[in-house]
Amino acid sequence: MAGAPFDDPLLTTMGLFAETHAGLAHHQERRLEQQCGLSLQWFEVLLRLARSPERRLRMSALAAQTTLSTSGLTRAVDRLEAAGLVRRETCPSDRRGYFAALTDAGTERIEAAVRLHLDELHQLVDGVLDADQIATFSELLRLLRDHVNPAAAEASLPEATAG
Amino acid sequence: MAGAPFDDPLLTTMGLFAETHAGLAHHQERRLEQQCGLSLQWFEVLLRLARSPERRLRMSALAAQTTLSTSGLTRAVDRLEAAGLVRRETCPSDRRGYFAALTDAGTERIEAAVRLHLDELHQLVDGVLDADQIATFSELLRLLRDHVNPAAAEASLPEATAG
DNA sequence: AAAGATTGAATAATCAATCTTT
DNA sequence: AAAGATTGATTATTCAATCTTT
Repeated sequence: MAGAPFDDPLLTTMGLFAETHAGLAHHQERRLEQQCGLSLQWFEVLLRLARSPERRLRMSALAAQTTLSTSGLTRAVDRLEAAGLVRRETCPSDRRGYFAALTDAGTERIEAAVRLHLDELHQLVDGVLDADQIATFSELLRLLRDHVNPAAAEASLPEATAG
Repeated sequence: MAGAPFDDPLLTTMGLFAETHAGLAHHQERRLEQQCGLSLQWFEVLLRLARSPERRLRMSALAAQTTLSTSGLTRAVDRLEAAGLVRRETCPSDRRGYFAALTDAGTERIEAAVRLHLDELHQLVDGVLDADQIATFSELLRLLRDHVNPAAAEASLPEATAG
């Protein structure tokens, strides 16, 4: 084992990052599925739409803001449309493009889900990190995010949460 | 939009967390694939084995330390075995169980991959966070990880990186 | 009967190719 | 010809059921 830097602190940090993400995602997924009938995938897509102007977004923009490829998003929106939570709308200014738009049912569903999700999240985090630590964590994440995921960084600029 | 707490800071923080993870994973995946012919999945499995006593681990333990289910791990190890990087070994004390053990080829492969991976990681992170920030980030991650992924926390206890 | 691991069936993700519009 | 979006083919993941060992 001599020679391989398996104990580099940065490697450990990234391992922690992956484990934390996995644990958090699992936790959230279970709760969302049980209490709201939403997968984490659907939750993320619906939340993006809910936070967008007119509650709609171009397919490509939505794909860029999620972990899905454009084809993956096409399929996801197919399913969301079949479930009545999202509707495709044509784009008048560019007939190549489509908007994915939240329906009223989709709006209700995501708002209820966000409330439950936030309750869970606060129960989970508030006992572990205090407000200062959360703020610090958020700052560090933003620095990293801006570097490794500039597409997401740009997408969040016009939003109220960018400050 | 009045009523739904879409701008709760904790929600924003978790969004940042997901975006950072996605960006980092994408980045690492591309590089590992191109330079080492390893998927992130394989990299994680091989790294776990490399850091384990005798470079082997029970199937169920390995599954618990990755994002895979036990059946998912079975399939992954099938592929790793076909590629000659991992070998299954019977467990003398419990014939129900199997070890997944790193082969010599697997050991060489993961050591080379870790070196390249770390170079990339340092290039990526060192310009963004300083040593203190990385340490802080690591501490906060560990607090969260211990809470949301206790299985991973326990698994890391006997290792040198736990301090 | 419970635990470790594997297998079959169903679902979903991606890449490359395709179609329409610009 | 390039961009937005979709579709087909391939691959991989999970849940539930199964098999072996304890």
